[in-house]
Formats: sequence, C-alpha cells, structure tokens
Amino acid sequence: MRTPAATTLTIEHTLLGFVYERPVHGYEIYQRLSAPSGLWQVWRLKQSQLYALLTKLEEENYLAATLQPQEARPPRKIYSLTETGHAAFQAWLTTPVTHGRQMRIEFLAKLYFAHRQAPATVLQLLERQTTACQQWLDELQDQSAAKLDPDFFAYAVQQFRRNQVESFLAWLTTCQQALRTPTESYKLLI
Amino acid sequence: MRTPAATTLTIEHTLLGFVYERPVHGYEIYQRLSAPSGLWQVWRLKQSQLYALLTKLEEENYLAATLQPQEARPPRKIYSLTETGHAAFQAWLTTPVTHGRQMRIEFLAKLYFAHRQAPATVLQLLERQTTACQQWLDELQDQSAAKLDPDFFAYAVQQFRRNQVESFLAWLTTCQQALRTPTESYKLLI
DNA sequence: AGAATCATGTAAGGGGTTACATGATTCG
DNA sequence: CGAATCATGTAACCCCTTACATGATTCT
Repeated sequence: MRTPAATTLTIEHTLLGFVYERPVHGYEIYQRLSAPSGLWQVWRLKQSQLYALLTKLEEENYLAATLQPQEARPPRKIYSLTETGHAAFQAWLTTPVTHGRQMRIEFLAKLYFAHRQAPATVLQLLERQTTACQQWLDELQDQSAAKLDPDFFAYAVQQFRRNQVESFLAWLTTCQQALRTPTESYKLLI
Repeated sequence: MRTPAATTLTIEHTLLGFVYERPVHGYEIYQRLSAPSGLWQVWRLKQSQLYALLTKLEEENYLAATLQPQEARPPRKIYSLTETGHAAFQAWLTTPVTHGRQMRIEFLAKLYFAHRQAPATVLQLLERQTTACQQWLDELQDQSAAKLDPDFFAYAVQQFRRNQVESFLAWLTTCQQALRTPTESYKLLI
C-alpha cells in the first residue's frame, strides 16, 4: 500500500518561493539559499538534494522547466511556477505549522518568504500561528487533565511541552513588535 | 570514505538503559517502552526498529546475548550489558546534549533513566545541561555581535534561538524544583 | 597552464517506516 | 474454533547525505 502522493504541504514547497518572484534556474536558487541573511540560516540543503527536489517538484507538476542554452556551458533549466505550483505555494505560505518540531525550520522558512511578499502577509502568518499555538496549549491542558499521573517523568514531559509552546507564543509576539517598530528593535539585540 | 564507527553517543544508547537494571529480552523492552508513563511519551519506535537497533548494539559489542529456549515459543534472546556497554551508558547518561534539537527526545530520555538511577544522578544531569545551555546563549551572543545584520529575518532567527535556549533553562529550573518538592508540584499542573 | 567557478547531475550507503512472515499459545 | 498475544524477524521502499562525474570558463 503506497501513500497516494497526497497533497500534503511539506518542507520542499519552500523552494517554490524562489520561483515565485521570477523564473530561475537551479544554481541561482542555490546561490540565493547560501547568500548572507539567506534561508540557509534555517534550512541547509546540499546542491544534490536541491536538484533532486526541483526534479521532483517538476514531476509533481508544481514547476515547469524550459532549457536555456548557453554558449559554452551546460544549458540552464529555467523553472517557472505552474498554476498548481502557484496555488500550492500560497497555501503553504499562509498555513501555520501543526507541530512544535516544525517551528525551527519550516515556520521560519515561511516567515522568510512572507516577509518578502508583503507586511500584511507576515502579520497574517504570525497571527495564524499564534492561534495554532494557543490551541496546542489547550490540547496539552486536556491531556494533563485526562492523565493525572503523579510521576516525575510524566510531569517533566508535560512541563517541557507547555514551556515550549509558551516560548513560541512569546517569540511570535516579539516578531510582531519588531515589524511595528522596525530597524530599532534589531539593534537592541546587540 | 566511510565514517569509522566512531564512539559517538547517539540516541540508541538509550536502549542500554533497559538492560542496565537487569538482563532483558527484546519484547520486554518493547513492553516497557510502551508502558504508561513510559519512554514512548518522548521516543516512539517500532518493534522492527527496536530489534534492528538491538542487533546493531550487539554487533558493536555494547550488548551480549544468550538464547533462552522456551517450550513452545521462539527462544528469547536475553541481552546483558558488556563492560563497554555499561561504560557507554553511564557516559551517555551523564553527558548533556549539545544541540537544542536534542532536548525534545534525547535529553528527556536521559532524564527518564537518570530518574530511575538515583536522585543525585538526575540533579547532576540537570546541572550539567544548565551549564551547557548557558554556553549556547554565550555563543549566540557572539554570533549576533559578529553579524550586525539589521535584517528582519536574521533578527527573527536570532531571537528564536535565544528564546528557545532561555526556555530550556527555565524548564531545567522547574525540574530541579520539582525534585526538591516532590508530589506537590505535579498536582499544581492540573 | 593551472585553479577555481559555473551548472548540471549520478551512485552508493545509511537510517527509518510500512508491511509482511512465522509459529505457537491462550482466551472466550 | 477463531482472535488476540507472544516473540522474533525480513523485504521493500523512501529520504537524506557524501562522494564522485562532467565539461566548459574565467581568473591569475
């Protein structure tokens, strides 16, 4: 039984963001990934995996490619978004992540592209993620109410999770404030 | 070029903890993993992976196995710790994790076994991890001082990491307090 | 002429997951 | 008698990483 290529939003939809602004070839994406202040700070991937993912996204009809011959080098494969790809990226960009472990890489990647699109997009994303995190807190509350397990380990695990979610919420607020009071906030960090 | 089977402490050393207390067979480990208040709360692994890891740990000379025949069932493979295994487990148990992403599973696993060994072991582990986390904070400080990047994304990433580490520190303190004032703290959660 | 860069990949290997296989036992 | 449990695994597959391959170009 195979998973039927479900339309799940996964981390590789991130790459569509590079093609969203204008058509690009693989190596250019690699350079933009690796640029200072670039996405590599959060998501590091090797060239080979990048090419593999682009090929996969093309096969899955999110990307369309045209070959651009060069005089003395291998031809560039210029990728552009299909309609499917465009829709998938917008969906990915505006959907909050559903698990804490996705914050570290995937949510930060969303933030990266949302910030390049428009201030409204970032703020909306931050709000939606805040709502999602508050829901996680509620679920944790329910679990601990259901368990009533006076065991140190169970207690520590509960506290760890609650603590994590609360720290996400605090950080989301920090981000919102930074967007309201630009430039200044960043310098306070140092 | 292959990685020369370095003596890195990895997540699978967790399993040695089940054998540490007394010799056990694979299925018993599986049951203990799955027990309420058990380690499955932080580390879920399938039966097949469990057996694979046990085989690997045996090959790497951390575990020794003896077959215990049963009348009408397949013989049990009783694992016990070798000297290497004993030392490796103690080293694993008393060493803090080195990256934030290891807190969620690996550090909680250490906590699980440290708590079964002795109160002193847990407290020592908590202290060492606290020191390690404070060092992470210092390194983040250095990085942000070196960068001076007044970019929203870079700022958000920095803040996210700092925030994460600070939340770990707060949680470590919570655990220490819970150990000092047992039973009571757990009920406050509810 | 030699080194680094451009731009694309393939191959091999490790690790995990899902599903399947085996063969007897106890429980209802 | 049929279902669930005990106790062990194997096989196939996917994903990622490391390393290697190619062939031309610009820089020194």
